[in-house]
Amino acid sequence: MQVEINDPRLTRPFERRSVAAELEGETVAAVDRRGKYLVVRFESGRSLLIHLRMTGSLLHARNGALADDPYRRAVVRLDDGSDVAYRDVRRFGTWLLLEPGELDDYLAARLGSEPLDRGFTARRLAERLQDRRAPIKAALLDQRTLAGMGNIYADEALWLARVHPLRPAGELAPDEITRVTKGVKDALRAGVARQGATLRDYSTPDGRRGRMQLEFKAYGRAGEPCDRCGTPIEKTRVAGRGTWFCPMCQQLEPRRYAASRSSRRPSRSSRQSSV
DNA sequence: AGGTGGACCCGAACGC
DNA sequence: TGCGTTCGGGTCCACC
Repeated sequence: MQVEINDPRLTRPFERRSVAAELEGETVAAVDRRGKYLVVRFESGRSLLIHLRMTGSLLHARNGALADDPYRRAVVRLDDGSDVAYRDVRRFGTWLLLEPGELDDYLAARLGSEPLDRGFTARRLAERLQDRRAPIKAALLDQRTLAGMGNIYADEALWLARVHPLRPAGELAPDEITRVTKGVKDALRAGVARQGATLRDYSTPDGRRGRMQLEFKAYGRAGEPCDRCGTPIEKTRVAGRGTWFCPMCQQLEPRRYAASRSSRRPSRSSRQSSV
């Protein structure tokens, strides 16, 4: 293969020309995914880690069939005569070339388990959330908790689970963790089944819009009635991100009167947290 | 040391 | 109409 990289941001801090030269002559052995990373494995043992961020996309076309595109940042010319174009309007996406043996450590340092794998269980999630004081939504967005949750599906998962996004992650009761586990899986499966959500830029590789945005229960629905109870969805901010939830179904203090268990930490009322 | 918020980028949507 | 401002998405990094 032969590679042309036009955006210096794409390979930063490495020089685009030297990365392109390094890729020259490589042969693709497999294409894979881990979390939000695409993994292109080469026969040499090296791998190219591609992160599309929000507006990145790959387009495969026969040689010379690519239409002009001001947002094309790179082109890979494959030996079979086809081209792969990398497009990214906002230039947030990244290409990182890793040497043989570097991939596993790089990913392991950043990513938790795959939520749709059998290994992702309530028990596994409970381990990851133990002792964490961050809001559950922040913990879900942390890719080390589990791989692949973004802002939209975190809101959807928590709505499905009926858990308030600001609940301290380490204080979730076992049944809540079970529901969050299921909510994560169901939200992601729904998104995959509908080929993602097209809010603005995203399209499938064949140029079609995703349909998940038509199914949102919480995300972006401030003021609209909750599909479960009719209470208007509210918007707030958690971990710096827009966050939508049902104030009735997702309560901050779910067992205010129940008590009995969960007595470990004394309530510190002195700390004022404005919501 | 874990958690938080700003920086990065740029088109769309908004306010005046 | 035309301008300026705000927003958002994921990750890294500085700071508390």
